[in-house]
Amino acid sequence: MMVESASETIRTTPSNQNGVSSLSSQSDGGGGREGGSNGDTNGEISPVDLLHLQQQQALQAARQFLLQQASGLNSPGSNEVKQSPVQVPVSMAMMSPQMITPQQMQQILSPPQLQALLQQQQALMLQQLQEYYKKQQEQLHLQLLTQQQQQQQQQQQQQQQQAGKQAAKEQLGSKQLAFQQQLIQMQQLQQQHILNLQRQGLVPLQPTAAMQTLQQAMCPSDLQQLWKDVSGVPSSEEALKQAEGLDLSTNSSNSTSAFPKAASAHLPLHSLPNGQSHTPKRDSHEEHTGSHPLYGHGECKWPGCEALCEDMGQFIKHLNNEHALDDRSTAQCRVQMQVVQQLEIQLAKESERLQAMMTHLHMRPSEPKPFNQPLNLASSGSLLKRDSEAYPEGLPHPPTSAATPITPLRQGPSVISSSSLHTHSHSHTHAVGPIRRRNSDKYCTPIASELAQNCEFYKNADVRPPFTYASLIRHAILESPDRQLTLNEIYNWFTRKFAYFRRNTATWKNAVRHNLSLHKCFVRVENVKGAVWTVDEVEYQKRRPPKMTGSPTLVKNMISGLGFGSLNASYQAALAESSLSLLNSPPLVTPQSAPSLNMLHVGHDDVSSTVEQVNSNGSCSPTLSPQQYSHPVHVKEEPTEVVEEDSRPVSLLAGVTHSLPLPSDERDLEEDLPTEELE
DNA sequence: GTTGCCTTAAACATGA
DNA sequence: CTCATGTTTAAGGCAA
Repeated sequence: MMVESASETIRTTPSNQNGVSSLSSQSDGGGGREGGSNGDTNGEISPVDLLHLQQQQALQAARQFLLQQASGLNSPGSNEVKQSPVQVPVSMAMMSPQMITPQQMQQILSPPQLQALLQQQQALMLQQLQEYYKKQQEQLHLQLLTQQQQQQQQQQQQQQQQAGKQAAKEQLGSKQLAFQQQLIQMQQLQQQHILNLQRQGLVPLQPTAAMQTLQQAMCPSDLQQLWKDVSGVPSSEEALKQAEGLDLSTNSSNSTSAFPKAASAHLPLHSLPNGQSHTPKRDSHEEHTGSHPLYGHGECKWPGCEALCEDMGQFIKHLNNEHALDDRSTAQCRVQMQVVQQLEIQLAKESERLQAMMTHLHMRPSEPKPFNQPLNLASSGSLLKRDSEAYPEGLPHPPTSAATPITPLRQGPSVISSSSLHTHSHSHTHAVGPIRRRNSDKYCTPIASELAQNCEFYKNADVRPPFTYASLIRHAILESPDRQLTLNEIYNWFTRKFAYFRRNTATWKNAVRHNLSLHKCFVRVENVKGAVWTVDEVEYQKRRPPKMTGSPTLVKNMISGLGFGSLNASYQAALAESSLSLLNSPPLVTPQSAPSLNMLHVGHDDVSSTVEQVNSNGSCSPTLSPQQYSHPVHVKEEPTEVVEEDSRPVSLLAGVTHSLPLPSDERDLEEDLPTEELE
């Protein structure tokens, strides 16, 4: 990683990430960049599209297979494939709203937004899946009830046609088997894609990912389509198969026996009440269209039927006539059961996988997860907790928070939503650990909290941090024990903290160097061993007259709000930086440094008010005097510590997770401040 | 339309 | 010579 050739510059420029920004426009001239630059970046070609494509392929293959099976046994033409292009599952559409690639969305949306969006989507998908589950169960149940009434009639036919029973049974069994195989195949494909998405941080590692998988693998429309194929039993054979009807009651057919019947027991989905008015389109329609779960939109909802029925009576008649307890219905019912069971199995599998993943990622699977809280960024809370757990050495969190003079603010619920992030302050208390988290509720600085909450997000997701290079560099330097870093250490900090900076190294490293040289706030200090970079805080504060008029609340709202999508990365970073500067500036505005406040904040009076707010909140740590911050140049005489990070293994995930407890990071509490802000 | 900022790209210099 | 480190210039995008 450390060695980048100059040629990499040509192809490593990020393209999609900035969406409308200049980043994309310039880089594409180089030709086919990406893809090859880094192994895990090829997902930029819209993994959703890939997923969609393969999903189509899998479904097509399933249909082909079923058709082949059917054509060999039955007279063709009874049920053809009705739509060659497979309908895009709902989840698919939800994953790429407005046809924006996930990468673009990541750029446009701030991490809180992304999380909220994903949670929304997942909640929606979960809802739909639950609906689907419910409907399937209802269908089965109803069909069983309906058919029980006709059992006696069927029994007569059974006796008459026992001869042809066995053959038809086998045929159906083979078809069902093929169906199952295709289903499993599809689901496996989906799992792979989901995992790919997860690797790129496009899909949060949450249980709903399993739901997503299921939903994508077996969205109702696709199932409906598959059902048509499966149910393509020619009428000529129906008479024969009617004899088999009662086999359903025993539920002991060869195909179904392979699935655990108890699977449905552990799923609360089935026990859902019948009406969920908030469910999307189809179901809500059914609610008022008719009370029958198999009737909706004026048509029969029997799998693969879609027969038009004007009213309920007609539907009932149709149900009794067309979907009586015959062999076909039985087979369909059985397949439906298998589908449900397969889904349950799949769900269990995915849940297990998720547990393992979360465990691996140091998440806490056992704790109550906020996954079902769509617009609440509670996941970030879990991230915080996870973060705190990421320090086995036991960083002195409580001391850190204690170091901050905290004037108690409103002790509202610790709901850190994107809209509630606008409370400004220092975040040094908020980052990690339950204690800090408590404090963070009070002093939730927008950017700092965003970074803190999304520490893992930035570490693992290939999302560009909404901060300027200058602010990031400054943060890295201030975060360091001696507030000085070598260039290489700055590089390492970037790669450690942000997954985004683990690729396109030539580009952003050049930018880092450029910023270091360009901005006067970065002072190069010759050291015994070499040169280190420090921050001239006064220069930094002078440097950037904030363009954003208005309170940081507005800034934050812009950042986290939907309107932020119109901002490009650069401006996004600029805005964020303006906010970030507030986070780091509080040391300057400690009571003792009040006189220097005006001076230091000349040029951005608009934010100074906010700074004062922050100050009034008593957020800042007084341990660091402005002089210290302004003249942090204690040129390190011991070069050993400087190089320490270089020699560190580049295990990114583990490295970043445990980066703090490094010996060199053992520093005073006030020095912990920047770390917490950015983490 | 101008200005300022940010980003990216690139050329160039220097020293190990 | 190569590479890392700095410096500088230029261009494009964006918002005020």
